[in-house]
Amino acid sequence: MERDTRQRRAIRKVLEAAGRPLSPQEILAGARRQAPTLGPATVYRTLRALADEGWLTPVTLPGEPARYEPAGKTHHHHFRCQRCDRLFEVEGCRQASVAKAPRGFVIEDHEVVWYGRCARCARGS
Amino acid sequence: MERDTRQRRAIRKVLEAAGRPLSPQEILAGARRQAPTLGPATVYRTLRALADEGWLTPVTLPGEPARYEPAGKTHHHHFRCQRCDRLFEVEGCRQASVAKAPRGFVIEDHEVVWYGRCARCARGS
DNA sequence: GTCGTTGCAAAGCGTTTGCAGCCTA
DNA sequence: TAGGCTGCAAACGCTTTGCAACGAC
Repeated sequence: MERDTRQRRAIRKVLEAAGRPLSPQEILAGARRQAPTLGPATVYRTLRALADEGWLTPVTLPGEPARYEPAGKTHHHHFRCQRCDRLFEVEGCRQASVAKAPRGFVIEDHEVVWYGRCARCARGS
Repeated sequence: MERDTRQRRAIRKVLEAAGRPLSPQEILAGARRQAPTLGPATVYRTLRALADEGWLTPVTLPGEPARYEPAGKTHHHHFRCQRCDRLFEVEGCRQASVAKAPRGFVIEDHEVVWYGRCARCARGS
């Protein structure tokens, strides 16, 4: 990430404005408004570079392609509404200390995803 | 899943014998010992059929292709070794009751994945 | 002017589908 | 024998890579 190009400015701007994790395709569509010739290859390369330098955090859900959100948030996990498919952040984390791995296993990290109905959809049905 | 063919017997047998979730490729490799002409397409079709009828549970980890294990096990989660990439089962679950979703959200399910070193790889380094 | 960056196109990779032939029931 | 099942190959969607042209510094 040595040079500051129009494409990279556009990609960063889209991510900053979103307020939720975006897929590469959403990023491509959004950034093309400011860099019309932008192609998928540049998006993927830029996302990898931004993630490598820590500016960006990949958010991967089981069975779904990765999304990305600006880094710097506190430790949190995600809640996915099964009805509207939106992704929410869940503050804090209470399972780090209660891990129970088999004997001899060393735990270095963990990932938690909650599934259910968000407040809006839970009211609906 | 109306007919009982050599290919399907082989696939079921491999899954039952594994004791851990297997990827389609692991299943293909294992089942070929009993059905040498077996191809990927049949594996995928059979896995989908077995999952649809409830005999099989798909295990999807963030950012990775799905694995499969026989259904009917008690509630458990998974541990993924970052060195040998194998997936293990972790007995029990201590987070179901400590979920802390935003107000109004209804939790219906959850997924937890632990990352680290398995006993064998932890010894290695 | 250098050389990091871009964009097209092509290649990967895992998975799905079309279709003719096979084999279980 | 009927029709579900198989296996090859081709198609698929997403992501990565090769390479020549471009443009930030």
